Amino acid sequence: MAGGMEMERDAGAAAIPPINFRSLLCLQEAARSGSFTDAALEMRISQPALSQSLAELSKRLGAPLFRKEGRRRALTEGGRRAARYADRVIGQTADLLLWLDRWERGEVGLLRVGMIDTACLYTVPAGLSRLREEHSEIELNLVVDDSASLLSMLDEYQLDLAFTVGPAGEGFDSAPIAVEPMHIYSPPGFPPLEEAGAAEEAGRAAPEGWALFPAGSRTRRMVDQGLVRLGIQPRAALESANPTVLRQMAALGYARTVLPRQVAEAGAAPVLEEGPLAALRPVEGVWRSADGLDPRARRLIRLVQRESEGESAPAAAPGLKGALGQRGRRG
Amino acid sequence: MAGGMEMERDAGAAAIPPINFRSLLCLQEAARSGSFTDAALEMRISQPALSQSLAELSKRLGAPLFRKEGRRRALTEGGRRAARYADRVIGQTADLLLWLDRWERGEVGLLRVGMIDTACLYTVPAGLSRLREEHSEIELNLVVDDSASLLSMLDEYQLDLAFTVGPAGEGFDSAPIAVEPMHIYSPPGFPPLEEAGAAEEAGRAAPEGWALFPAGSRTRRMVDQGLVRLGIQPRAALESANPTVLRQMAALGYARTVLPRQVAEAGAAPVLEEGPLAALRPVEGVWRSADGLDPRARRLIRLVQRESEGESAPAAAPGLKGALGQRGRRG
DNA sequence: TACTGTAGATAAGCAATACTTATGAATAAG
DNA sequence: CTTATTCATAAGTATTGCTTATCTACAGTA
Repeated sequence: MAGGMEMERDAGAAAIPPINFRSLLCLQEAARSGSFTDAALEMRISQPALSQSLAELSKRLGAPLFRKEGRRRALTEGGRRAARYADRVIGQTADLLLWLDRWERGEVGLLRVGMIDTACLYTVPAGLSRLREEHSEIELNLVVDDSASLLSMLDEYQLDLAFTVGPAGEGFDSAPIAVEPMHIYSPPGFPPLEEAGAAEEAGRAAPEGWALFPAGSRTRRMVDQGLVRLGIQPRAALESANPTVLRQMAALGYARTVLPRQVAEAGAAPVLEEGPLAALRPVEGVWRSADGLDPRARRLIRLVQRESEGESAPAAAPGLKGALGQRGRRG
Repeated sequence: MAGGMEMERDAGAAAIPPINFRSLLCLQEAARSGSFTDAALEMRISQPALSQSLAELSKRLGAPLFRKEGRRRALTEGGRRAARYADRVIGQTADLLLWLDRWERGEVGLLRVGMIDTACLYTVPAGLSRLREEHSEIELNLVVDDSASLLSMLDEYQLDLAFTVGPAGEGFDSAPIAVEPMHIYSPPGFPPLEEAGAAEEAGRAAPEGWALFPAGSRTRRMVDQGLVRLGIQPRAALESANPTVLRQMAALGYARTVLPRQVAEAGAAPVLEEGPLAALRPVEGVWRSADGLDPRARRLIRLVQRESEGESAPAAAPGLKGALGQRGRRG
């Protein structure tokens, strides 16, 4: 026993003795080559080292592994069995090491990704496709929800990466993905915006409502601030987290709305009239600062950034916390 | 590096790091209980020991196995994979240890047995049956040949045990199995033995030949000496290693023979006339001194001895080398 | 805010392990 | 009979693994 060793210790149990993998390699090599000397040479250790290692292994397994045969040693039946066992274990270990290496490189493993609607619809899918093409062994779990929910899932270790509206805040790191210009969109027949604003200022009931993201959401706050800057106090006639729903409502003439341009222009015909810019919504790839960026997540972020190059200009976006530094941290 | 270490050493390869099984047990237990402290308690080691063991394992595997989650540590995906691996390896190790233990006890494993004809026909089969009944997991390989061949096979590690005519000689240990009284057997109509001997002494051609074991065989030497003591110089009319053949020849009236009584009296009707005792043939269970008695072989010897109790009297047999001492050596 | 308890990490020290070189014993070969 | 080969043993040292004592970080609580 080591040290002062004042811990109590039971007599029975123990069961599995402390076996070192080196001794299994020794056994494997000795069984293969049929000679301790050759095996030691092969393993780049001295012959006594191998000899002792095998003696120790034999003692710990509680059975003779070799018998004398002339001046050589031959495997006993137990030794053959132990050697087969060693082969298996060493093979499994090699497999594990290989997998862990590829896991560390981000070539295999599970990646749980959360996305806001527009990210799922427009920003991320091209990158996701590329990831699946290039690394089919990465298992993907996708979740679509609003930024706040995604961030809390991230925080609770239910996600490895989230594409949300930035900035992410304390405890998270992020990389810029896209900046979505959000414009006011009006149904074709609607009165000009100036009049609408003027009507409200004059105390009259606003002639039309707005279809907006839900109160409390990051995007809604952003949009509200933008509209205020434009002198508009919007009345929410309809709220939805689904931008496609907002577009549809506007297209049907029920309300004005504020949408990312990608959403407004998607689909067959653009039936909405684009008004002034209300906000620049930054979309970021976000992860927990504490754990660093998962290698698979890093891969996905790179691919998403590459695929969305030119469509928007992340570098020109304001309000991004020094994410470039994060991007280069390990790559 | 240890010691003076003047051996050259290559940079590459290495591949599999020195992993200790204790660390795998630590991982398994930590994964199971979800707490380092509890796992250490369970394993009867101190918490720092377990903590360091896991840190070391992680370093050697080259991947983080745990991540901080609050003040606890949670498995990473790599950690889960490594834990599954640990489960497998530990399971296989437990299996091996169990098997080796049963192997040492002689409950499982391969037993290669050589026998002379009469042993196979009369002395051993009852014991073999018992062995198969009581220990069906012992795999049996049987060889029937003459004593000399069996002993050389034993010497060449092709057999673990041989039932041969004793004494076994240098390099072998043995246990007494049976003493076979070998009598002269004559076909019914044959002239009395005295006359036959007298005829030869008188220079006349012996009226009949003998069916005998092959020249050079242990049994033949024994028989020849016995016959000489009886004043008989036998002419070998037929030689065979198969005692059943010898009996058949005698029964057909071609020749006298010398057989173990068991052989002569086997079969439906005893057609041969039993003459005087020519030899007492000791049958022994033989093994290599160098390796000691295989536990499976020990079992078989015991069963064979028990099954043949009363049929003959091994203790009364002459010419046995102190085999009783051997029998009690490990049991 | 501070106090308290808990989970795990770190530090220092000792024992067991694993390796080294040197040498010995047994066996095979010339 | 001498020599070479193969493995075992001996003595010494570096590494590993464990101990106790202590520290840091976090969570619950007053």
